[in-house]
Amino acid sequence: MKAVELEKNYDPKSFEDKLYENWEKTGQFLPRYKEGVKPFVIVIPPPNVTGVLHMGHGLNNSLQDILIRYYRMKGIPTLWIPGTDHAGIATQNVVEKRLMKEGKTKHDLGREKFIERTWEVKHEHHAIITKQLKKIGASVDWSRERFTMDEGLSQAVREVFVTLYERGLIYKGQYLVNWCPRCGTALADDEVDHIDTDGAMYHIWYEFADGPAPDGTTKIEIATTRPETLLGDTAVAVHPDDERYKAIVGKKLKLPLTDRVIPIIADTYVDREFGTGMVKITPAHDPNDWEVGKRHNLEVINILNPDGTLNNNCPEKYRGMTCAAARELVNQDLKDQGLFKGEEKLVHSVGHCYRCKTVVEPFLSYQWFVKMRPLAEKALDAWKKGEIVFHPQKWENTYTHWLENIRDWCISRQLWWGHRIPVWYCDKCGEMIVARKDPDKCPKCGHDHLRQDEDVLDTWFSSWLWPFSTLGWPEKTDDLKKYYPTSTLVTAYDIIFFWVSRMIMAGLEFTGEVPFKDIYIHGLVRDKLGRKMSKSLGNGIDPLDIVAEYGADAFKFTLAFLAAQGQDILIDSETFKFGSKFANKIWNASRYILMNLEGRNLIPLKEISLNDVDKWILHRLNETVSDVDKAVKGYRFNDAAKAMYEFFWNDFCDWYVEASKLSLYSGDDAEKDRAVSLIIHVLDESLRMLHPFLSFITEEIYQKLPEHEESIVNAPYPEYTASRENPEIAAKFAFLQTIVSAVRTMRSELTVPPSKKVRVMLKLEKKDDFFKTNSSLMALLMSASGVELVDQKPAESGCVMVAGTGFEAYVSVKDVIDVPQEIAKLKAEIAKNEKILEKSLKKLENPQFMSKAAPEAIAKEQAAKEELTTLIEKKKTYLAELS
RNA sequence: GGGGGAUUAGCUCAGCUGGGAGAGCGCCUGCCCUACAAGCAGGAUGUCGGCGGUUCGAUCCCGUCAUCCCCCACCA
Repeated sequence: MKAVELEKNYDPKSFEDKLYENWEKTGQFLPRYKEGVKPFVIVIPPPNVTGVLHMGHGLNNSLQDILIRYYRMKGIPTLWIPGTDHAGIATQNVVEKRLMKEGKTKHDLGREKFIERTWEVKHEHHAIITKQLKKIGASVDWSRERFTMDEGLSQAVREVFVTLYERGLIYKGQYLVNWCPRCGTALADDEVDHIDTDGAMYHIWYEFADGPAPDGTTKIEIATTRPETLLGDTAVAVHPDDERYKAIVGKKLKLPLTDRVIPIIADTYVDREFGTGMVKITPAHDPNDWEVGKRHNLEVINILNPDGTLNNNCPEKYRGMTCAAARELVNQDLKDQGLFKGEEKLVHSVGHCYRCKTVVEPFLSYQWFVKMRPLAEKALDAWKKGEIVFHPQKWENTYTHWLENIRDWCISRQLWWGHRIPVWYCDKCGEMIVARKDPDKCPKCGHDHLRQDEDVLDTWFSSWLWPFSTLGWPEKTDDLKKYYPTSTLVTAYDIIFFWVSRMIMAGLEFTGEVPFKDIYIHGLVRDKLGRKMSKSLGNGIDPLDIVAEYGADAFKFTLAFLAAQGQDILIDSETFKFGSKFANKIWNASRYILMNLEGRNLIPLKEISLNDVDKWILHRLNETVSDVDKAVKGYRFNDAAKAMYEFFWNDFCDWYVEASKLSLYSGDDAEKDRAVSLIIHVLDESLRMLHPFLSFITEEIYQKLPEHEESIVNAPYPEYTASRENPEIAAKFAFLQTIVSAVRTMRSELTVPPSKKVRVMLKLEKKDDFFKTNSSLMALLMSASGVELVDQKPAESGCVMVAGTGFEAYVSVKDVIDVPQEIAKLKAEIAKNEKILEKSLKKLENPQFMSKAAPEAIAKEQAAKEELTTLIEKKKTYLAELS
């Protein structure tokens, strides 16, 4: 057999793209459906077509890829559906910004042209996102890719809207909604960010319109942070049980700056402790006031235009002004009229649009809502019955708390980009038509002048159907039958409300099943200072930059290694060196093994006779496979990555590959054949084990193995094998490692260079052929000329003793030994050992410990005591001899 | 106001169900030994945030305080 040459340097760029292309071309990512085997299915959390993938997506998709690749290799039919989200408001904003640069508004283009422009943006970003996913190696099934505004998904959206309407769960109503004046649309409660903002509390006098109060006062004091809204006041409220104000309830007030007169009402909403205990009531511009207004049948006066400026319901001088400008002017006017009592600065939380950060105004308008309570009940039940499980579990609180306190969902948005609401109005008779198919005439009057509702649906109204709409629902497709419900949802915690809970609700409502069982919630990716990565901070990292610099495998492995459950991940670009070094190690170890194929005849695994080191490495490999299995099943990606890393680097490379040199550099062809055959096999299994975490490099090397399948992607994953368990050999090898390390440490301390081959005489407390058999191996690992097993301390002088539990090794280093230094070192060691022994003795003398501690703990302590005692004894003897 | 998380080596973090704390990077020493200097061998470094408690025994369990972060709700 010829040697296989790997390039001297690991260069991921030279093979990653080629491999991905090949995987796709040969259909490696297509599900291999098997009747009777439950498939493993993930639908990708669809990235927004507003932007490109950031590190958060990088983490999200890396973890999904690991799961998918793992189960695929396990022989389970596996499907990972990719796709993107149209992200209504966000994408529309991108287009509007572009138009702004051209000096245009969306109205200059008109709806149709505007949407065309938006599709362009969609295509641009979609192309980038696709490329990014391929670059990081995401093993998605591209043939099933979806977009939330695909025809099929749009059909699903319409079906759901109409069905909910028919079930009485969708209604249109006049409500105070969160209004973004910049975007010109309503926002759901969840889409409002409350940000602490500098502001002021203004104190204003309201004068009585109907004469002084019984106590003679002529005016009352009102506090507000938004003086301009007083133009829309329709009452002032006090608490009904507030003794101070009982007498004035029902009196009238002159509303400043207007010619209106408003009543004083009593409502329990008022907090008597706060301020003066009197609140101005502006039903059209405050959610609480809106409720109060409804209870008291107050007039509702909307003072704002949709763009956030003051409208014609205000006195003329304020019309057209922004709230901020109006506030200044109102304050000034109040001062001029002597109605301004004063102000104090304060920081309060103000709602901002989650997309454009503009201050959100409570705004009165007609909107469509989904009645959430009935849906939420089902979602809670499903959780109670254990149909869904969060990993880590703590997120269940977040989920249930939100569902228990759910509010109706405002689903209409005054945007152009999105799913048009399937509602039409007849121009003639005013009939409202809610329909699955576009109607051509009014079913009531037969007139054909129908106008479709101008609004579109909230983006999440399509996203919440994602797990089944992507599989073809509402059609009864083959895919839906085979792959629904899906297995696991992998997402970050910031969209549990927006998305996770709603998907569960939709799944239960429309398919009667939860859309997935496991929900793995990973952390957010932050910069080294713990800040969220964002464009505005400029601290984001482009996954493609990392892939370009370190390779896709370094990217995925590093993230997996850091993905401890529930923890955010703090990184900078340097962080990825870690994974890169590991990949490099894999490359070089493989390179060594493959170059040793030269002139060899491979022996089938079953016919290879195993020596002790072989048994040990197989034991360790087996153990690692089992650890990885447990870790992946429990979504402990970091544990899995760590187990593999330690196995491959510390066990396989540092010990086994080193040990193999004994055989491979020997002159014995049969032994060489035997050793190569086995090490190739261990490498093969290791590569397969590593593949989900380091997909490209493992395939690249796997393809160069003497025997391999079409692709590692669908090659079998190593399975735990009971017959490989060998704790006896493992324990003996661990002892061998201890002895080798002790000698190495001693050499290092005496600065004996590796090139200087020393003689080692080993005295064991218990004789064991294992060490006789492996004496050449030990010699190799210690850079010794030989390891001789002896019964007694050798007579020759100039030997340094290094002792541990169960052994004493004498190293012949006559010319380098420094007696005083050696004595000092020994004394220090003895002191250290005695300290530990003392603690041990104390414990063993403690009757409490002896009577209450677990028997294993006592036995362990006893053993420790004995070991330490003999060890100290040995060292003392040696010390005496040296002195 | 309610809830959650964090506090472990100089830095970034692991540490599953309580029995002498680990990794990577960084640092120090010695090695270019025909896989790898992105490497090998060895080394140093920790009142496991403070104080109490439970326990024979606490980094781990409980309480409390401190600092930091996040989420939800509210703020006239």
